Amino acid sequence: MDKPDGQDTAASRRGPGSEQTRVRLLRAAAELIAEQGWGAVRTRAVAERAGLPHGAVSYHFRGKQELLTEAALYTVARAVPLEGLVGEQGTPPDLVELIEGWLTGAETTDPVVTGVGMEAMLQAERDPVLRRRLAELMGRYRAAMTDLVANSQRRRTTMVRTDPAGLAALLAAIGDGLFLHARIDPELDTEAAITALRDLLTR
Amino acid sequence: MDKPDGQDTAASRRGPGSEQTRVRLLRAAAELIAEQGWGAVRTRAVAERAGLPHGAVSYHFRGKQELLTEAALYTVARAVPLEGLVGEQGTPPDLVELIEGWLTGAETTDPVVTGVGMEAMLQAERDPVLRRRLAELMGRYRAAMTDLVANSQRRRTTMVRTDPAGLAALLAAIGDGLFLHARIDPELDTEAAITALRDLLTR
Amino acid sequence: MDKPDGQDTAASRRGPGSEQTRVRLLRAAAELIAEQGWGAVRTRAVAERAGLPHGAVSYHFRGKQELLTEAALYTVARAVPLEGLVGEQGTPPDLVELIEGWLTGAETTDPVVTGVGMEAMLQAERDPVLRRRLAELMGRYRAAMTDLVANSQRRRTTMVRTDPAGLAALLAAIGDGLFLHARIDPELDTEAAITALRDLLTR
Amino acid sequence: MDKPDGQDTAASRRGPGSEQTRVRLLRAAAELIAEQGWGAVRTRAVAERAGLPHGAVSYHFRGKQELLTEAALYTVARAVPLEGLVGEQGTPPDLVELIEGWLTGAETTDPVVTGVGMEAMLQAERDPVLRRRLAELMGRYRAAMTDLVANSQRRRTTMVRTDPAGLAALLAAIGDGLFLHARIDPELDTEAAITALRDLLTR
DNA sequence: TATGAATGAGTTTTCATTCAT
DNA sequence: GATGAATGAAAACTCATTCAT
Repeated sequence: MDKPDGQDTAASRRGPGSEQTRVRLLRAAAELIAEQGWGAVRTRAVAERAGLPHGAVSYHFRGKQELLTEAALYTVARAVPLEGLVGEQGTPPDLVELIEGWLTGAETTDPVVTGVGMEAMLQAERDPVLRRRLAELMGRYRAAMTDLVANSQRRRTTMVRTDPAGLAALLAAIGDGLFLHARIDPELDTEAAITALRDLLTR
Repeated sequence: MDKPDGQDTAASRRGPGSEQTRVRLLRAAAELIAEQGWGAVRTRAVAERAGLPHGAVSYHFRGKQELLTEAALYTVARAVPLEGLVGEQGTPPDLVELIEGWLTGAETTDPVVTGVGMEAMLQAERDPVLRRRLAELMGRYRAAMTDLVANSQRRRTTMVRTDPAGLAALLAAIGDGLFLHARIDPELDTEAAITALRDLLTR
Repeated sequence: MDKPDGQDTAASRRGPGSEQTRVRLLRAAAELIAEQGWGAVRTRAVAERAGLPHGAVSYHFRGKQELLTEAALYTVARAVPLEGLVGEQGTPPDLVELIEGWLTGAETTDPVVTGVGMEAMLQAERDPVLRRRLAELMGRYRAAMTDLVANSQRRRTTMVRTDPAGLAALLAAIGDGLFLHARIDPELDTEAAITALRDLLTR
Repeated sequence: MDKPDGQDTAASRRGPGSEQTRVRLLRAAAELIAEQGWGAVRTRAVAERAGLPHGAVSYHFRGKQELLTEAALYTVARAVPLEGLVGEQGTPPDLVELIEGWLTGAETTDPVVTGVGMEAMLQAERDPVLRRRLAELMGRYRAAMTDLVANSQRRRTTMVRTDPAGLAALLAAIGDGLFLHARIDPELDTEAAITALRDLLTR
């Protein structure tokens, strides 16, 4: 909603008919998923949050389920740093720094993104479409992470000698696990956990 | 929950008033939370699953929220291995083995337990009572884990030198993160991730 | 609603929980089917007509379709004079008189009964359950009529010599056809048509 | 409806504005009335069935009611054999043969025609315009039939001596009654009923 | 004490109609 | 002229809670 969209005005001038309206609904839905929980989202509230009439929801989506699924995937897909991880191959990024950056970055710690992500992962159990698309996203993410780990192992002798895929899976899991726990227990010292992770990885 | 279970037979004869009935509702509710998601549980379905009349729900609980919260805490509390971790201090348990046992144990991988646990953690954001009690449980669990880590560091030189509390938080998070990811992506090789964790911890 | 139900008070004292409530809904629904047409009946209007809260409808019936189907069958079944046709075998009823009585009787010309009957027959095309039950009712009715025709042919030589089943089908169809046409065209002289039928049958 | 169809090609090129388009909507609507029932027809479905944009409906008709009424009258009017009945006065058609032909003819047994006819007759109760126009159609039809009966009586001595108007009303009713019953009960032997009718009429 | 019928607020969904383009 | 996106009123249905028995 407040993403850098300078040329929004042009699109919004075209009226709510365009893709714009759809995206506004997706964003509103994502916010509410994060705030209220998947099962507590009301289509009426989504429309209100988006500043649109109620009928817009059923006009743009086949139903509540499609709205929520699309909203979740839209949100998660934009936040998964697929390219960032393997991006600048020239100077091989330091694995530890990259992970730290990821665990503390603005995008990944955005409560909407993490909230929607968690909710979607739970919901995926009951929604085959969501599950497949989330699994695909997650698989691509783990693959990128695996490449990164393998790279680090090849170039830097300091890296732990272990199966890259296994370590990638572990690292990916750590992120979500930490977010999950930090949500509940404010006493949890995320920094200390990250420090411990660095210690494990570097020595 | 902590009533003496000795005269269960006498109490259960008395019908829905007995503690037995309450527990049956809690278990049925937990199953449904795991299966359908927190927000999709219907009180009528809980009563049916428990084989009890619908009225029993409102007779035993003030409302749906109380039923779900109690059910979640009842389930999670029984599964958190508070004692097991620090249990037999005589022969110091190997940290790695213990964690592996925890990650693969029947109790912790029970889909009802993990499902309810995840759902409860998300729900805790909106339910102060649930949050407080979950945070307390989690805190005690991390404390036990911290003790264990400290112990291991003191006795065994092979252990990584890092802040015990941070490492404990990390290890606790890994469990939930892995469960979360494994639920969605069947291709995720949990074994490989655990192996990687062992490699990190032992070397 | 105004059928002879003297002992209604006893049943109504038992509160709306009993069968009474269900029947009130069925009767209200039948009235509305006849008045507004099958597809225009609103569950809310049924509840209002029955003097019951809206929730009563979904409490007693699985949905609108079940309510309407049950209402139609309840109404039609009570009006089909199955026994009356072959009833008093002692004095063989005169076929012509019987049919005339049927075509002009209070029960068969009740606008609710005829209206619901027509609507149900059209709706039956799209509702297999309704169709089967209506067909069964109609079959039994034609069978009774066939018996009657056969009887008349055996005892009274004045009767037309033709296949009893075919004549029965024809006579049954005449009733509904006449009602259908009379509904629309007030100029249609039903009496004259009945007279013509009598002439056909007796000579 | 009665525009000269000669320059159809020119008109149809002009798109939805042409008479052609209107007729396509009427036919699509009639099909849907027969298939789904009067009250279940959706304007969007009519447009789809006609292969036209949704806006075409409101462009050509004031609203749904007008569309349905026009469609019903368009369909019924084309099928009522007004001229056929009295057509070739030279060789007086045999009443029995004519009725048999009508009861089994392709036009009159077309499911769309019969379906729309029945639906319209029921709907006429609530739609004065429809009622008036249907009644008029029906009256003209009965008049033609009355003429035919009178003719037959005058020329052929075999004809039953009864009021021509009454018999005409009866015969008209028989058709719709038989169609109505045959729709529901596949066991109904329409042929036998027609045979019985012939027996009644000829002897 | 224990039950389940009853209630009605709240939710999703449908869809005819409007109207800007 | 023609279109189809937009709207919102109205519908069916769900379901937690209440309460008489």
